[in-house]
Amino acid sequence: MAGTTHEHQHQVDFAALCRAHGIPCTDQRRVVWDFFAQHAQGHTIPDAVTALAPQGIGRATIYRTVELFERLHLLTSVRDTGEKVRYVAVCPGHAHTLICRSCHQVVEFEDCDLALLEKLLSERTGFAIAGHHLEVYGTCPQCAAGRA
Amino acid sequence: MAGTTHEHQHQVDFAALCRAHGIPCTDQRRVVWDFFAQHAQGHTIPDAVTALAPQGIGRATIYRTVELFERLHLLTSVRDTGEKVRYVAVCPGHAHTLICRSCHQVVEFEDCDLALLEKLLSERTGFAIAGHHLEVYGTCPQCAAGRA
DNA sequence: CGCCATATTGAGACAATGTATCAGAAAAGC
DNA sequence: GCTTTTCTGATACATTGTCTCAATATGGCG
Ligand SMILES: [Mn+2]
Ligand SMILES: [Mn+2]
Ligand SMILES: [Zn+2]
Ligand SMILES: [Zn+2]
Repeated sequence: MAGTTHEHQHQVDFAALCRAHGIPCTDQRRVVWDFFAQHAQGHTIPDAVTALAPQGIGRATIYRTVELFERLHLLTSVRDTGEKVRYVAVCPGHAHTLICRSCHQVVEFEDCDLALLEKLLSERTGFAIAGHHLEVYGTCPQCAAGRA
Repeated sequence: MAGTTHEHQHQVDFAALCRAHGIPCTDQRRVVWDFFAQHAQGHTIPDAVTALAPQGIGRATIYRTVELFERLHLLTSVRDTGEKVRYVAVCPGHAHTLICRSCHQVVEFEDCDLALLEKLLSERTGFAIAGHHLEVYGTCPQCAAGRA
């Protein structure tokens, strides 16, 4: 991006991320990363096009970048019945969300009992487990009671 | 379908399936069902269009029917990294994945112990839980030992 | 710094996929 | 059979996804 010389906090972090994965650090990739990483429940690619194309990020670039991030496991795709494919940032450690399929409210929750499962998996496969991503879907009480 | 009066074995089974789910049993639905149920790894919708449209099944019907089957949990959608969404006949349990961050190999595993967690969540939040998505990340033994 | 080799980008044309509408056909239930 | 309700396919349209290539930015190196 021509003429950008300012150093922001985010750029520093993202540059390190790129270095760690051996890919060139471009402003477009940072913008795409910020867009998807910002919201825990993720976005669809068309969402990103709608939001970022007006900022001058090309459509092809968005598709290419998401594909790249997915290949590097920086983003992961999630799809539930009746939904479109969303891409959410893979963060090391735990991430748990409870999502209402009707009103789309997101409830975060802390405790999960996957430590045992991870231990079992580790023993069986020899993997060193680093983290996991869990989304639980359902219908919230308001939506179940009221309309919709 | 005009002029079809023959009774085939499959029609009988599928008719029962439809009756059990309270939907009208049409020849188009049977064809779509056979197409997806036939192969364990499933198909994409465009696959089905390519295969079934020449047989006179309309494109809209295929989309509508897959959507219906998914809603009735006769088909379920699957999507792995870099793949398109495929629809497979609902048979057994969940498809949880264990992914190596280094070599990207994917190990599927069957058992997860989320029923208890879901029950707890349901009690605490009032949500009616419908499903979940779980990915576990780590490093496989080969990658931990050898290079990469 | 500036230069160069290389990789990335955006525009635009194009292809594929997905959606809405509606008149005609078929299924279900007498 | 006959009626009511639902489903279906054609068509037109909208959205999403892919490809190519000249212009540009990046990273590495004097
Ligand atoms: Mn956890
Ligand atoms: Mn499960
Ligand atoms: Zn809700
Ligand atoms: Zn590995």
